Amino acid sequence: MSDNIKKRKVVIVDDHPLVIEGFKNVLKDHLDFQIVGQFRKAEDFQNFMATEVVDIILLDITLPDGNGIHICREVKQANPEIIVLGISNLSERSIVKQMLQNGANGYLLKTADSNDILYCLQAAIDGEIVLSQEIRELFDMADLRKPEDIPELTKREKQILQLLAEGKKSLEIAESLFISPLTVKTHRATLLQKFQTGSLVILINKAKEYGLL
Amino acid sequence: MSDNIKKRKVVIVDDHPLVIEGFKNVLKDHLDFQIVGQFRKAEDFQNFMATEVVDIILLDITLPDGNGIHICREVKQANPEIIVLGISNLSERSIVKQMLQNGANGYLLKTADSNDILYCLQAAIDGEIVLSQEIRELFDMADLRKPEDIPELTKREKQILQLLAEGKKSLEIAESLFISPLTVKTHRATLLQKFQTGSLVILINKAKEYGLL
DNA sequence: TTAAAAATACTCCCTACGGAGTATTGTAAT
DNA sequence: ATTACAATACTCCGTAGGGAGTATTTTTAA
Repeated sequence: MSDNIKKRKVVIVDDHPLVIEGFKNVLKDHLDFQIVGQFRKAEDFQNFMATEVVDIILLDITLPDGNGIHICREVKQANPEIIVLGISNLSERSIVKQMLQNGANGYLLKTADSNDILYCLQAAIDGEIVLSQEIRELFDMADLRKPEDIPELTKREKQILQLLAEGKKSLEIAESLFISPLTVKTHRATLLQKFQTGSLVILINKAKEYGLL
Repeated sequence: MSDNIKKRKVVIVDDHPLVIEGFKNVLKDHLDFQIVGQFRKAEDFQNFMATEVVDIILLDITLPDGNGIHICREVKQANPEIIVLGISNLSERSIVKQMLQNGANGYLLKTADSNDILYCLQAAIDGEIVLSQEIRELFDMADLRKPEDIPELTKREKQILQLLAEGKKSLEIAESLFISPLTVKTHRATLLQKFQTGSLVILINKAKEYGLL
C-alpha cells in the first residue's frame, strides 16, 4: 500500500475533541500515517508549526480563535508542499471555494466515513484535489477555483448588517447608532446593492453563507 | 470506580462517523461501558431498539432521517429507565430545553472533552441531569424544563415559512403556490403572530432556532 | 496634501409589509 | 351531523422598505 518508508506526519486542528479522537482512531492502524500533533486552538497550532515539520494538516474551518481559511492561506504561503485538507460540518459552496482558492488540497465533511477519509488522504498525496462525495454533488460542473464575488463591506456596513440580521428595524438601528434613519436607509441600500438583491432576507442569507455574520 | 458487575450497554446514534469513532475511543478503555451498537440513521437505530436492551443512548439531535428530540421522546415513553444523552454541535437554548422536556437525562456538546464525557455519563447514571459546561453557562438560572412556546404551524404555514426564509416576496410565493397574494399575506400575518414578532427576519431567526427550517 | 473612500443626510416615488378585522369554503375528527 | 380548524380571500390603513439620485463632511491612504 505504501510506496514510502517514512510515515506521513499528520496534525489535526479541530476544537471538537471527539473529532480528534475520531481521526486518531481512523489513522492509528495505518502504517502510512503518524499523528504528530493535535490542537483545539489556532494559536497552539501556529506555535507548533513555527518549529515542527509536517506533511498533512487536517484543518477545521471553525475554530474558537481563528478562521481555517486564513490559516490555510498562511500555511500554504510558507509551505506550499504541505497538504491541507479542510474538515467541517459546513457544506456551503462559498466556504469550500474559499478553502480551495486559498490553496487547500481538499475538503472533507465530518460526515465522511473511515474509508472516505483514507481514500481522500491518499488521493491528496497523489496530487489530486479531493472533495468528499457530498461536496462534489454540491458543485456539479460548477466553476471551482473561480472566486465568488464576496462583497467588501465597510465597518459601518458590517455593523448595520449585524443589526439587520437581528431583526432590528431601521429606526431602532438609527437610535442605537445615534445617526439619522435616512443614513441607515442609505447603508441598507448599499448593502442590498453590494449583495445584488432586493430582499433583506436574501441579503442576510448570503451574508451568513459568506461567513460575514 | 464501578459499583456494578455488568457493563452498561451503550449505543451511539450520530450521522458523523468521526463522532462515533471519537466516542468509541473515549469509552473503549473504560470497564463500565460497552458499546453495543452504533447507528448513522434513526431508522437503523429504531430497528435495533425493537429487539435489543440497552442502558445508555448517546443521541445526536440532527440526523439525516429524523429528529433526535422525537426519538428521545419515543424511547423514554417506551423505556423511561434508559439514559438518553443528547449530543450535538448546537448550543441553542430551545433545543436543549426540548430535549430535556422530552425526557433526556442530559445534553453534551461535541466540544466536550473525554473527561467531560465520562463525568457526565457517570453523573447521569447517578440520576443527575447533566449538561456540559458550555450549556450550563447558556442557562444561568433560567427556568429549565418549563416549555418554551414553540408555535405549532399548519402544513401551509410551514410551506410559506420555508419560502419566506428563501427570501421570496409574497407575490412570488402566491404565484408558486397558485393562491392569491392576499392569502399569502394572511398566512404571513399568522406566522408573525404565532412567533410574536413584527419582523420577518426575527420570524426566520426564531424558526431556525426552533429547528423548523 | 490631495485624491479617494466612507459616513452622513437628504429628495421623490412607489410598493411591500404589518396590524386589525371580516368572511367563505373545505376538511378533519367526534 | 356538528364542531373545530385550516385554507382561502378580502377591506382599510399606516409605515417601513426599496430604487434612484444628489450632496456634504469626515477619514484614510497615497
